[in-house]
Amino acid sequence: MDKFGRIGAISAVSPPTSAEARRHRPPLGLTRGGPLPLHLQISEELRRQVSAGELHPGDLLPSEGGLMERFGVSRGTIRQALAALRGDGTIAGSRGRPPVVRGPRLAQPFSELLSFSAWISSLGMRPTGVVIEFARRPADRETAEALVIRLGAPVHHLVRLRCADDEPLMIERTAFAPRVGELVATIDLANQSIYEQLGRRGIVFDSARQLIDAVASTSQDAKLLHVPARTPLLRVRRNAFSPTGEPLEWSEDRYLADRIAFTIDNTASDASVVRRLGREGGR
Amino acid sequence: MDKFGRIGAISAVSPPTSAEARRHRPPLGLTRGGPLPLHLQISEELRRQVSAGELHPGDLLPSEGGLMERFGVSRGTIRQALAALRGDGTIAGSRGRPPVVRGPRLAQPFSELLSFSAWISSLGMRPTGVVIEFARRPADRETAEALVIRLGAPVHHLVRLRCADDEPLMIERTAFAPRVGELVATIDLANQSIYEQLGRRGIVFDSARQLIDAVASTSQDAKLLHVPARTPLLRVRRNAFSPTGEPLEWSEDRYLADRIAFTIDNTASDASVVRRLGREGGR
DNA sequence: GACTGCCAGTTGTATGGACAAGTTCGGACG
DNA sequence: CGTCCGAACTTGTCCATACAACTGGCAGTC
Repeated sequence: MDKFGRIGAISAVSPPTSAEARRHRPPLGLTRGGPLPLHLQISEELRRQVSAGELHPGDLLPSEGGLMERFGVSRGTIRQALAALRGDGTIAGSRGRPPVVRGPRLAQPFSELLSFSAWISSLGMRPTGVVIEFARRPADRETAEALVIRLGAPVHHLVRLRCADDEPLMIERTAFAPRVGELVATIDLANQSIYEQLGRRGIVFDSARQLIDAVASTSQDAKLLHVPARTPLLRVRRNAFSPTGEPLEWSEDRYLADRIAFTIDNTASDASVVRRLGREGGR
Repeated sequence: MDKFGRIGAISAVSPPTSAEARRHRPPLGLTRGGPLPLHLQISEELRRQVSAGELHPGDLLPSEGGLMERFGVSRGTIRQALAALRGDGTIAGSRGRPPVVRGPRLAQPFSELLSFSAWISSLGMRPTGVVIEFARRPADRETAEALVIRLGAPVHHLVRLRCADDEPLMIERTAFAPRVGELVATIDLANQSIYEQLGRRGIVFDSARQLIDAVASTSQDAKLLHVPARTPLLRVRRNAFSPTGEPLEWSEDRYLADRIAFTIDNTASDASVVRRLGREGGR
């Protein structure tokens, strides 16, 4: 496109540069021009080495120069790969010092953080759900605010007891935005993932804001979860949005705190990785 | 504002290249060569515009070319700034289309997520702390594992009741790594931030892993927090590390769940923003 | 009118060069 | 022996360029 004359450069000699050599000899299993960009291939390879224990926490990564040689790419590409690892906290480092390995980060994909079914399945257990109630009721203040509708407007409410391998894990009380509620009413709620079904019907969940605190179980909670009343439960109130920012659902989940926890990994460089965690121990 | 020669125009005149022009006339309030890198100044400016409502969610950002002209920097620098905004979910976009504004993200700085004092101060309240106990005790299994020391090794333990404006908010039970514990013993623990003090002595907290669940208050908890026994509390177990991955502390905090909550903002594109939240309501 | 194909604009990827700023380490010097 | 200084190395920042891949709109065609 726009071609300025070479500015500072003197040498029009252009010797057989390293770039030339690179084109002929793709080093170390990288595929050039393939579907995966080079910087992704490199960051994946390094991430793999960390997960596989070939690189231990505290180890020093080779310098950028070293990685350039090893992978046969330019410094910019190496830095792009390292930036990705820095972004999710796999490595850390500062100016003048090679990057240090921090350790593997087990991030939970967004879909698993949103969908109980996907999460439980990924743990190798069988997710089930019992519909306690599904009805249209006028929105209370909290619901109306969350879904940005007027107070008292009819809203589809769903209460489900969610289990893993038939053992109760949490209670889910969800209010759907009108457009979504219409669709939910047509879905078999028994045990399949609502989000999966909605996705096939064009409802895309893109982001969510979750509020975590603790409450004591009510008598209904206690009965459903098979615990004494006033047992401490982990409460997660979730507001989920479409890609355009339209509110799609407002949900209050109550987890058995002795079975479930959340982890947050964060670093000074600002990346946070959140996971929902199950415990094998049980109660 | 910045007047470069029309680029498509024929002008092979060359000499006053854009680079040359840039050096003489820094456009739009950017300070070159200052302490803040250009890409940071740009991302901060754009972030500000989003927060201030000058750019609304759904708006399209100017193209990279447009931003280059507007800020008078090269494309690489613009892309570095945009990558930062993409990283925390402020903007999104894909190939071939200008970035779209997603909305402001109120991230809590890492220091505020770690330090009770810094957090409470940022809320405009006065943080205080009452030392309940400070002693060296042999490490139990959980502590030894978290700090990577052998079971039974002597460890400095600290129990504090933390208050905001003299109202109890949480109980903090911390075990320090040996090297850190020695230093903590020399600090006045009454009300200043331990982290600030340790920072001045060369102990840098760089990352943390936090585990969130809920427990019922013990009788000691209840007495200190002025609540009935078996009140549900939000429990956060925190393992904090130095930049080199060395464990520095292991802490179990118990928050009054009706005063404190955590929020998690996350998006399908994987960025998570975690905040600790205070509520004005109170109990 | 609907479809196709092309083209300009835009972002993603990759390279290369230059300088600034920080770390590390060893040797000279007191 | 300890301290200071500087050279070598390493990362951070910034620039310019080139090409590939994708989007959106316009013109031409059926």
